[in-house]
Amino acid sequence: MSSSELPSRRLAAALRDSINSGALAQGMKLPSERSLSDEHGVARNTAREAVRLLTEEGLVVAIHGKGVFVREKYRLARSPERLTRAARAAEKGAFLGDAETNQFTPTVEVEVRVEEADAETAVILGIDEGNEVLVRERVMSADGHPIQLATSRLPRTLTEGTAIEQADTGPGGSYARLEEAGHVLGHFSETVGARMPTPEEASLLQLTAGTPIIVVRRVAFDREGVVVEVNDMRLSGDRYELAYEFPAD
Amino acid sequence: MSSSELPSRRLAAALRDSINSGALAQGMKLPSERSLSDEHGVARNTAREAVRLLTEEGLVVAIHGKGVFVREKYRLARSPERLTRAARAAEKGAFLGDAETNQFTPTVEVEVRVEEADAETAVILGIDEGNEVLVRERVMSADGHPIQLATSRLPRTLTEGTAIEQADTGPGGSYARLEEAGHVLGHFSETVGARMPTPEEASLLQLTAGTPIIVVRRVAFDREGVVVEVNDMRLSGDRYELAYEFPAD
DNA sequence: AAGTGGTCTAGACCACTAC
DNA sequence: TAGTGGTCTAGACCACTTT
Repeated sequence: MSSSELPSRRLAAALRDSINSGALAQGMKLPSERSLSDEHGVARNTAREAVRLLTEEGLVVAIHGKGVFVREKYRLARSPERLTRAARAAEKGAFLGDAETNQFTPTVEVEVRVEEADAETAVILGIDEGNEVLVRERVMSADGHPIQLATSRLPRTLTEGTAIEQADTGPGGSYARLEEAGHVLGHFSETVGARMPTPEEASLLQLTAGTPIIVVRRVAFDREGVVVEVNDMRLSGDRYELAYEFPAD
Repeated sequence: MSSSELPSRRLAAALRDSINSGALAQGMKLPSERSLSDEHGVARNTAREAVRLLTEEGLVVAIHGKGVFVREKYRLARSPERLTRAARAAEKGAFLGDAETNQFTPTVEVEVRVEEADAETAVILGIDEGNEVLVRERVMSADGHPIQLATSRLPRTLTEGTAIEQADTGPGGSYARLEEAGHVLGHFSETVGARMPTPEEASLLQLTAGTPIIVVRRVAFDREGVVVEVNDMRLSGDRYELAYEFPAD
């Protein structure tokens, strides 16, 4: 389309057009930076700048020592019914339900600890600052690729003596244990945003440059409207897609 | 925290720590690239590289001729009740409802045209490829800042002769017109993802580097389960947050 | 060993902002 | 005019991958 005036932009636009037109298909290797700089009569750093622009757009991925490749698109659908009681009765937690509907092999690393509630957490959970909170940090992977980080916080008063304080919460997951303890779930509220990952998140999720993360905060309420859990999730933007369904009135 | 071995990474880590610790608060100006390079004994390009890393993380924003500033966080909440019939009866469309709950002044630019359905659109709308589709492209702004792009597609058979084919669809918006024409809405389905913007999207939404977009595809069904509209929305990632609510069973 | 991307240098000039 | 970020050059060396 539009070829800007600057050499780096012109080169980037040319490469972008080749990709969008299909001349450079997914997975194909771009010319090396040195050959781009030769053929277009610019310094190598200028060719590099052009490639960097495409990298930031998420159009290409550079692999050290190998080359720059047109990015392949992934996507995992996510079921909107992932949190139903029926699914929990079938002994599946939310992530395991995802795995089943999308046919990947799930693995989860868990770290459990007890913290004192900071101001924000206290407000959300409706407890006092400094009260004990059970924190479950998880790294979830699909076929060995980490695709989701999740940090759940629950008032310690709800979890003491239950399997929620164990790494393995048992069939149906934390929500099933909460219901057994008398805290029947009523509804969930989710807020969804997007941002660039911190270096730590990028490394944990093995994200390449130009990949944002989807940030979801899910709040679980029991039937009395009391908050029982806050779950902060960070999802790999190129692998995940959320699905929601709601009535017209 | 961790200071990598490379000069650019070390500088970036130092600046990142200053920001996270609050020593460099939101809106504050970083030292100029030239003074960073002097003080840390690196070439200007190396200092620049450090700043670029922070820019890609969305931590800072560079303004030509002025300096580099710690990014300020925006956020617009979005009501989960934005699509209820009650809201439409109150003569508000979805975006106007957002405006009211979040107290900004909304403006919308609209472009309406008729297209022939491509393969993907045909499948979603349940019509034949090549059939006429009404396309409404909108740029929505809050207080003059563009924050959302939306492209709606409806089967032409549903819109011919209605105000949906006008730039101004009237009170309650397209959905109200559809219901008047006998297509009572049943439910909505939304899929949510995130990616980096194309240069065109970045320019339309006035996005700075390091800002992803939230991509939402909403499909509207009538009470018989027939698809009446597909709406592809692209939201500025640093200004928007979606809210969803759903029952536990 | 050859090829590729990653980082760094030292310097130049341009474009924008402020005074 | 001075200060700032934006782009470009020409070259060097490093780190990783492939043959």
